[in-house]
Amino acid sequence: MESTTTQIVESLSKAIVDHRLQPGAKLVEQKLADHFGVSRTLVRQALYQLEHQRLVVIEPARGAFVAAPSLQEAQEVFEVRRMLEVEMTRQFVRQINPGHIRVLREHLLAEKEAVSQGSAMGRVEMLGDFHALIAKLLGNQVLEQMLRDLIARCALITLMYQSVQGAQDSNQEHIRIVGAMVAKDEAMAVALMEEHLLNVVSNLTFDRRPPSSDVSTVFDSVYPATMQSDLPTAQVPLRD
Amino acid sequence: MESTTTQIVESLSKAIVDHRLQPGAKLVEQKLADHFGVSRTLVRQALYQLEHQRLVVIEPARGAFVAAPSLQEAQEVFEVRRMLEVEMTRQFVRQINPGHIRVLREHLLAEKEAVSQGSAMGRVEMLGDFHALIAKLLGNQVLEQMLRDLIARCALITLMYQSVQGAQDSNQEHIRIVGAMVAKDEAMAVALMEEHLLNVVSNLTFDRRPPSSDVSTVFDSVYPATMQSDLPTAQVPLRD
DNA sequence: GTGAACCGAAGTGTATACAATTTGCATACT
DNA sequence: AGTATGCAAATTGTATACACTTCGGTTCAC
Repeated sequence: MESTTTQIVESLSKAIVDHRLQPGAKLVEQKLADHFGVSRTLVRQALYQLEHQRLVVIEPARGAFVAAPSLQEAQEVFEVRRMLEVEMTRQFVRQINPGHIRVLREHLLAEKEAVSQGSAMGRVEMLGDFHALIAKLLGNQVLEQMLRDLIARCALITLMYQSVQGAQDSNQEHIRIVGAMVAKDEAMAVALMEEHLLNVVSNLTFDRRPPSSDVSTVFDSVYPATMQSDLPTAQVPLRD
Repeated sequence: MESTTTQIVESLSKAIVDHRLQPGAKLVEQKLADHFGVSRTLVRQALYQLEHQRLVVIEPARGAFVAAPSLQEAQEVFEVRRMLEVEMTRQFVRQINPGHIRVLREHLLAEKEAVSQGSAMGRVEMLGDFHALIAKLLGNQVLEQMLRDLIARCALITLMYQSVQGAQDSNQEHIRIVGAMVAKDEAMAVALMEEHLLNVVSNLTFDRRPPSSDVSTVFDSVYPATMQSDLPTAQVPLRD
């Protein structure tokens, strides 16, 4: 069973990562409560959880805002990912097995599909999942959870400081990484993963777009697909 | 300014990490509220934050309990630390400067001091701070925060699956690591750090002690120092 | 006209009230 | 005896009430 608070967290989380709620947007408790049909109590719980995930910033007595990480913070987050994933890749290559290879190849196919014809949101999710999938295959749940949190932050960051290159590039790089893994070429896999992450971070820029969030209109579309493609940020191809 | 909730979080956090609250102990909201002289509202906020830090586990409609991580989870946490810290050490050696060296040496002295004559709690904190300090000196706040969270989990774990070797060993290993860093011997520093962390995890055992927590008596000593040394877990030397 | 002081509305912080759930124990049944 | 059933106490889940802070605009003094 899924607690009400968790549902709210995920709904907000998705809206933030998808950029339906712009960085810096104010999140008024009562408005969210009305929208979700619950009391402020649950909304507050959700907001505090999101703050801990760094998707929301809470300023005492002033309210909650969608996080707007600085470029510095963005670089730090990617640096941490690099540290984790370089070692993760190394470990993974050492214990890769046919089952892993099959799962990875399946994912690459789904990724290609999502990149070529899915929504921007689907692309971001799919490209992020590639990294989390490796953690999962390694069998380390702590690592997986931690990486997922970092990836969610990265999605927000990537959309703020959007890179110019597209999702196809990332997919291609993922394919090469898996290639090196399958060949059990540890050094190559590690190098490719490192390069991949450096590529992403080096493409971050200050190119922001103006915020224009209205909580009351962000959530209540009946057709999620429409909701995404209607929004301007949804057309930006993303790297991850 | 420090919010009331934050104070409660830190108080509980300390009590858990110090093992004044045993793993598995139930945390009844009203009792904690009475103790801190606040309403359940704030206690609940604190408990949810602690759950996110994995120091507390919340079972829906059943309540909050001090986390009792499995040995498996313990190993996973240390593995993540190894991944992060190996790369962190590598980066750090590449950009070490005289200021860093001075700060590190100062810390080693304080560590030695704490190990030889401080309380167990002081030792654990000091030994953990060594690792967080390197992250801080690297200038990566995201890494520092993440490592601090992991270290807090490790403190809980270490006290559950206590290692037989003492804090002196860790201090000695820290000293050797700094030595390699100062010599800018990247490979050596990395190897020593990796060995250090492996040492800790390899000493984890299933040797638990029985829980016996009474929330009403855990917090309200006027003299914190007395509180620590009176408790059985306080005499165990720890590695970190 | 500029700026400071001062409202009032809006919003957050905390406590409390009440509903829903769990749990332990007593009781009844097989 | 052992297991099922049901009730009451304890505890958690959620909503609401109210106090306190912030913010925007208006007025007033200069």
